[in-house]
Amino acid sequence: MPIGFAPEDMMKLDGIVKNRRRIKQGDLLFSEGDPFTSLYAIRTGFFKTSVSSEDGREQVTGFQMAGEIVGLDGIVNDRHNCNAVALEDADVCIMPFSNVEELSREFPALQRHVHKIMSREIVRENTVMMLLGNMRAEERLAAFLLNLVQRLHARGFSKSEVMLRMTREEIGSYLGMKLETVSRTFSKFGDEGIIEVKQRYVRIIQPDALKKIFNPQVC
Amino acid sequence: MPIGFAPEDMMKLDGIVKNRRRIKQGDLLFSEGDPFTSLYAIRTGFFKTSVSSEDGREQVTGFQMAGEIVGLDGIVNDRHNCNAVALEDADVCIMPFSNVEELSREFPALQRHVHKIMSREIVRENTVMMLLGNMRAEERLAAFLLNLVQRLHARGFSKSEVMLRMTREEIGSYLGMKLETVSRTFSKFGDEGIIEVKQRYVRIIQPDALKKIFNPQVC
DNA sequence: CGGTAACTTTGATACAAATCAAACCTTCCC
DNA sequence: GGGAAGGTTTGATTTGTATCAAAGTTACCG
Repeated sequence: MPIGFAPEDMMKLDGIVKNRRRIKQGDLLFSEGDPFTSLYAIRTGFFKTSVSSEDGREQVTGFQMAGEIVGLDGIVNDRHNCNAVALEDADVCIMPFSNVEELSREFPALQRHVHKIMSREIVRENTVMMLLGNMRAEERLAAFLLNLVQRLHARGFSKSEVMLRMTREEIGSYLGMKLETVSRTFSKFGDEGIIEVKQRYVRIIQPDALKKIFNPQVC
Repeated sequence: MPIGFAPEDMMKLDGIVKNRRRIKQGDLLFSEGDPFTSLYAIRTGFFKTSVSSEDGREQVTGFQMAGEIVGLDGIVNDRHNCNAVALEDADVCIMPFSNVEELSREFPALQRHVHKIMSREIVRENTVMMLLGNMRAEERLAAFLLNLVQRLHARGFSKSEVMLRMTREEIGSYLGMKLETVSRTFSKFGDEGIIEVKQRYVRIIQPDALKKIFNPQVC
């Protein structure tokens, strides 16, 4: 995970991972109220995290892919505060948090890495708050698509084609809109020739048009 | 800040604070793009944090009071990612992050404390996402008021009376609604006898009614 | 392989909150 | 003390998205 360590240090850092776990599509990695013991580094697969209100409404709080960490929400209360569900068969490294803390004390670079991961999550959530609080449906979906392909591209996938792993309802929950509105907005982008949509398949034809929708000022 | 340390350890922990800084009402503690060097522990006063989109829209991401930490957003990119503005004259402890990291390696209890603070912020933002994504205006404002008085009460203030430090517009920005809607919702709660509102002064008359609005299922 | 369940799309209508507008209140300062 | 600025309240109207409804598509499973 972190880079820039000497080979002998890498050996020790291996101790951070206890073992691995396979999660089948649709299964929970952890859920709200579970005792917190470990962080999970996603090796392969795709997850959603969500919280639910007492009266049963679900809010998707994020979508995570290979190389990302889930479980940070559990640290504060020693219990997980959200649900993590695999949206496709997945493989995670289990990193007992006590190991993480112990090795962090020994390796400043690891310590810094852990802090950055947590800070990055805080900043990401700030961005989502901006989306939810200030943006309209089209802007939210444009931002969502751009973010998704950017992350996939960083992992070697196409920057113009995506096979979505989540339903319209899950996208809507994340973006604070109903599934019908998500579908309509996809269709609208399609009619305008900005993207091509066929169910879960999305191809971005005019990335600049999406950027312009997301950010009316610039472009 | 943290508790449960031996007196001799407390001496060393004092080293975490470099010095203090007074911020006048309306002034910035830091703003987006500033180099990140330190976390700030609020001793007295009241802050808002906000991010802004490229086209100038502001999203308030939180309100912070005595005992809370601001600046965590800066760790990931070594630059602050949000603005922190004092909503009343304030006094903060400057904690250079390098000191925090150094002492964290020495004191596992401090290390754990720092991790919990960051995790708590992640969990708080999850809750705000639920508010923004799933709740209606009345539910958002009820949740906001309950959260505010609960935090004030934990600091020894009344759990039924608040003198708001922020404008209707700032509340609205935080809750994803317009200032007129905030005002109308306050008035509605007032008409229903749930609260008494006189400009910035708010008295909660029926806390259970607020809880019921926030959470229709229970109560 | 056929049937059913899950998901998606599209249309018609309803509604909560935004917008536009104007009056009112409070504070501060010349 | 008068006036201006910033903030709040309230009213009338508009609008974006939700809701309700139904048909279409795909995937799954016996």
